[in-house]
Amino acid sequence: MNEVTTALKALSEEIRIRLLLLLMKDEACVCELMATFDMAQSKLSHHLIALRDAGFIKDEKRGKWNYYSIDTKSLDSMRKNLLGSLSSWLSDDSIIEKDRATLEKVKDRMQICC
Amino acid sequence: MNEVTTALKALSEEIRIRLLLLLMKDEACVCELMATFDMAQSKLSHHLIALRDAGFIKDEKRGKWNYYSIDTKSLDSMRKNLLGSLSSWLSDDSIIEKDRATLEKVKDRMQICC
DNA sequence: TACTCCCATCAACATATATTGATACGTCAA
DNA sequence: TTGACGTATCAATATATGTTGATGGGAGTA
Repeated sequence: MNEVTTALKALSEEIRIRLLLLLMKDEACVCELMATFDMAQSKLSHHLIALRDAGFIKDEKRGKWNYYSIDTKSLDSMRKNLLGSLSSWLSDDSIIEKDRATLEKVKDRMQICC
Repeated sequence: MNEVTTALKALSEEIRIRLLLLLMKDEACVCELMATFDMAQSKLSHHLIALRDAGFIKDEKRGKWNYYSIDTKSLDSMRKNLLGSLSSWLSDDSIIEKDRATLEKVKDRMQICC
C-alpha cells in the first residue's frame, strides 16, 4: 500500500510526468533539463529528487555533472508498469513531443555541456 | 496530458485508493463508507467527489441515500487500466483486505441502512 | 591555491489540498 | 407538515507541497 501511494504521489505533478517521459528516451543532466524546461535549477532539482526518492530514477555524478536516468534494472514491476502506461498514454502527446524536440536541440547546442 | 495528471492526482491519496478498491467489489453509500473508515461524513464526501470529478466513480441517489460505484461502462481505457493495475498490486494488501472485511460487516449490521 | 561551474540543500514564503464543524437541502415517515 | 435522516456544500482552518533565492560543497581547471 505504502509503495503504491509513494509512487502515485510522485506522479501527481505534470512536470514530473514530463521529466519521466523525457528520461525514458535518454539520460540527461540537470542543466540540460533546466534549459529544456526553462526552469530554475533549484526547482528542477527538487522534482528530480522527488522522482528519485520515489524509486523511478537514479542519478550518477560524472565530473561536474549529475546525470539522471531511468534505472531500468532496479525498477520493480509496479513502477515498470506505470512507466509503460505513461508512455503509451502520452507518447503522442503534443507537450511531450515538444519536450523531446527541445531537449534534443538543447543537447545539440550544449555539446560541451553546459 | 491533462487527463493523465487529473487521474493520477486523484490517486495520490491513500484513502482514495482504498475507496476505489472497495468500490471495485461493490457499490456503497456514504454512510456505509463512513462506518467502514470511521471517518467524518464531510471528509469522506469530499474524497468521493474528488474521485467522481476525476472520472473514476459515479453516484446515484436512491431514496435518502447516495450510492457510489465504479462506472465500468463509461470508464476510458486509461482509467480502466489504472484500476486494473491498482487491483493487481493491492488485492492481497492487508489494509485492503481489512477494509473489505469491515465493509462487509458494516453492510450486514446496517441491513436497514444506516 | 584560487577560481569557476554544476548542483543539492536550506529557510522563507506561496500555493494547493485536506480537514473540520456548521449549515442547508432533499427525502422519507409519522 | 413536522421532524429525522443522509448527504453536499460552505467557510474557516490546518497541513502538505511547491517555489524561490541564497548558500555552500564537490569537481574541474588554471
